[in-house]
Amino acid sequence: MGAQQAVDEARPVSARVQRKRGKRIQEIVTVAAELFGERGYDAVNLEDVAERLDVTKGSLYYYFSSKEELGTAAIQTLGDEWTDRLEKLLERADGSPAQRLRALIHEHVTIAVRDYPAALRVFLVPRNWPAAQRERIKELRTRHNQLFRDLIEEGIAAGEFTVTGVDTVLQCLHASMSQAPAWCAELSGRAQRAAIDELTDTLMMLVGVHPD
Amino acid sequence: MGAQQAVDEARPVSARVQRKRGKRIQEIVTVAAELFGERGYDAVNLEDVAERLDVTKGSLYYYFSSKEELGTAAIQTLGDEWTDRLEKLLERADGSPAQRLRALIHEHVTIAVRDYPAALRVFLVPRNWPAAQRERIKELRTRHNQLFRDLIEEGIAAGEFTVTGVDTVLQCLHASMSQAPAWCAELSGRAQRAAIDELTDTLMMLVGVHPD
Amino acid sequence: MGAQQAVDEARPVSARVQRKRGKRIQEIVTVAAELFGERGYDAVNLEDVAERLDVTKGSLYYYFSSKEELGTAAIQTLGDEWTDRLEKLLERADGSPAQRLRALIHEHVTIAVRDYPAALRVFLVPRNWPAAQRERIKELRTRHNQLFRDLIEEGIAAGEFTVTGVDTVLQCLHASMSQAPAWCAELSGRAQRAAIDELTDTLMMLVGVHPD
Amino acid sequence: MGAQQAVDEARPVSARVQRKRGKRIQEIVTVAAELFGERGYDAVNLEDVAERLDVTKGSLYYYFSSKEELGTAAIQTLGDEWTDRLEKLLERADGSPAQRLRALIHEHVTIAVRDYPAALRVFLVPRNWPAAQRERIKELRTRHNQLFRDLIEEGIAAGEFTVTGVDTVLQCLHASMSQAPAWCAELSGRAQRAAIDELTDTLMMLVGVHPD
DNA sequence: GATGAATGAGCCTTCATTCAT
DNA sequence: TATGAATGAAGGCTCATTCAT
Repeated sequence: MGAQQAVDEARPVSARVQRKRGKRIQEIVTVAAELFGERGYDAVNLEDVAERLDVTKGSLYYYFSSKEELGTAAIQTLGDEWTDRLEKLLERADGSPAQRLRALIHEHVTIAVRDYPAALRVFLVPRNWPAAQRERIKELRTRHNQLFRDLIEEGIAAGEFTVTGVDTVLQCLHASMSQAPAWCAELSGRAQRAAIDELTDTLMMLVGVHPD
Repeated sequence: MGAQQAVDEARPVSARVQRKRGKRIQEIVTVAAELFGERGYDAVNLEDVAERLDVTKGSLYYYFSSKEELGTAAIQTLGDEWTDRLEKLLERADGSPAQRLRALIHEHVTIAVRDYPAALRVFLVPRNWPAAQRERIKELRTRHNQLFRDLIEEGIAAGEFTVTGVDTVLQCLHASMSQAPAWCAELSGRAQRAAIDELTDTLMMLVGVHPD
Repeated sequence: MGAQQAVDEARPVSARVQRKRGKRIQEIVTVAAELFGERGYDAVNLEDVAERLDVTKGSLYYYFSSKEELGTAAIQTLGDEWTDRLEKLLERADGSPAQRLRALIHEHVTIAVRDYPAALRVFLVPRNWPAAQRERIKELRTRHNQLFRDLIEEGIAAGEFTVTGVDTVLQCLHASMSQAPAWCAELSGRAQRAAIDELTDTLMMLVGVHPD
Repeated sequence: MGAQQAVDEARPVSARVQRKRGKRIQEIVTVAAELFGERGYDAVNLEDVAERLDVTKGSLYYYFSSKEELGTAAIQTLGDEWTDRLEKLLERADGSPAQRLRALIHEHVTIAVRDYPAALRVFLVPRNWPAAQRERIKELRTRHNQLFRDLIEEGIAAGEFTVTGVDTVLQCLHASMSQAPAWCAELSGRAQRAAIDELTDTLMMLVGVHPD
């Protein structure tokens, strides 16, 4: 730990520290998102978040200047990750619009039920969030919705889908998918997979596609 | 204030007072249900409830012994009234299962959007409620569900409906209908009616019935 | 109920009413003293008092203008009655100072344990009472003490008693007798009588009188 | 702050902080015990405790999770310390049982009057305490009683003491000693010492020992 | 960076007291 | 007289936030 090292690390440390900080933030946000999803914004207190991270409440304020900001970050992170995964899926996916929509719905529900149990509620019930966050939530949802909207319109244009109104279908899709974790949480393994499949089939009917 | 009245009032206070008390309780419960619906259980404080009733916080405790009890009453009242209205509708309704289901959905959404703006969330997001209430919420929802379930099964038996699974359809129906107030709240008059109609049409597709 | 009666009862009613009022007050005071004794001044609320009397909280204010006043009345009534009984006993009693002191102690403890279970604490623990009452409590206690004091001094003069200081003996007597209900409450019948006898014997030793 | 200290402080904060925390807790408990003793459990509010410590009400909750817990700690601390001091006294004391009992009583009263003015009531009047604490109070009192009981029985065996019943004597002893602070509080210096001496002499008579 | 400690505002709840009827 | 209703001042408790170390 001589003077030389200090010089060597003048910048490198900063970079490493930066990475470390980013990682720490990610951990915090993930845990926070979990809790917010589980209990809702109001019911979560920073003590709980800190405890689950095995740090002190005060430490959180080193990374976030308020509960609200932590909330915003949680939403943002959650939403971005989610949308990224769906976008990646669509890049890989091929087949008819029906096949791709089915895959999209299936993936969406699977993520919700398996990877972020209860986190989706964050997007569904924005009323409890401070005004500042609601906007952000809306933005995220818009981006997220766009994936579904494009596909549905493609299907309509291709004559595969029949809908009364795209917006309405999107709302119903979202509402139903968001509730999925609540129904499937207690099921496990095979039963859960079956439930997700059935939900997917059912939701496809909203665009007039019946399972064979 | 003659003798006759005196006779009428054998135990006059008790009866009249009883009515009055019941009425007051109704007022309180209604206001409470509104607020709980708008903001969720946690975010509502009794100060707000009291203020909207133009009384003091302490007065509420003359009628309810705790916030939790007020919550329970709000849920109960809301749920009972709602289900009653739907049951009455079904008694009057005739026509094919499809026609009756359409009427039921339409009525349900109309109530939600028009008469109890935002109150449905109470049933949809029970996680924030104390354990005691969750049970009651479940009961109410079961009774409520039954109306839809019976009709759907009748439609299936009659060959009018096609579903992958009744339970799944019910869940999607409920989830979608419950979100309706959030979409339609800002619309007014004609636009709102149109939105409700379109939602009804869209949801009928969940049982395989397309609008003509 | 004509004019004549009204005249007839102009005073009589007043008198009867007066009696009735006095009786009502006695009932209230008795119940209040019970409760104050059982739980202590702070822990008693007027709701409880009213309930045990089967009236409304508000009604109590027709007879007493505050909780404090009710408290004062309870103490007063309790103390007067108690002292009266002891004074009556002494009028009847004869025999040596030792015999009479023994009788006095025995009666005192018996009243405490049997007739006013837990009410004595009112006098022993005046700290919880509002300042206004403490004076009254002291007065009562002085009068009450006098009975014991006179007898003890008589015994000393007669050479029957040996004490280091009369005041100190009085304090110890009082303290011990007041705690008696706490020890004897759960005992019943024979055992309770035995306990009271033994307590009496033990306390007589404070004036140097041993049981044979 | 050399290397050595660093070694000493392998987990330096933890240890020092631990000590500090313990000290703070002691301060709080002491103040609380004072107040509880002065006014009784019900009449004490945390605002007062906090004020006397020159902190905020909320701070108390950093150390104790409820008023009840603070109460328990106060009792425990008070009782333990008290009993410890008496036990230490007995270890040092020699002489006849009478001499030792006299010393024990004297010390007990002195502590009560001088070091814990009014705190003894906590043990004497447990009725106002939550059920949870009553048990603990009983335990402490049992341990405390044992000191006196052993000595008294020794004196009886040695033929020095005469009692009708050990338990009854213990009760009277306790009741009388506990009231002592109430009598001696306003006295000061010489008069107080005299009062304590006289009380000791008087109480010795309960076991049949007269002052010379 | 992290922690222990403290704060203060806010919420639920209790209760003595008042008052119109 | 008695009652139902309402009030307002506490009191216990929680929690986001701050800060010295």
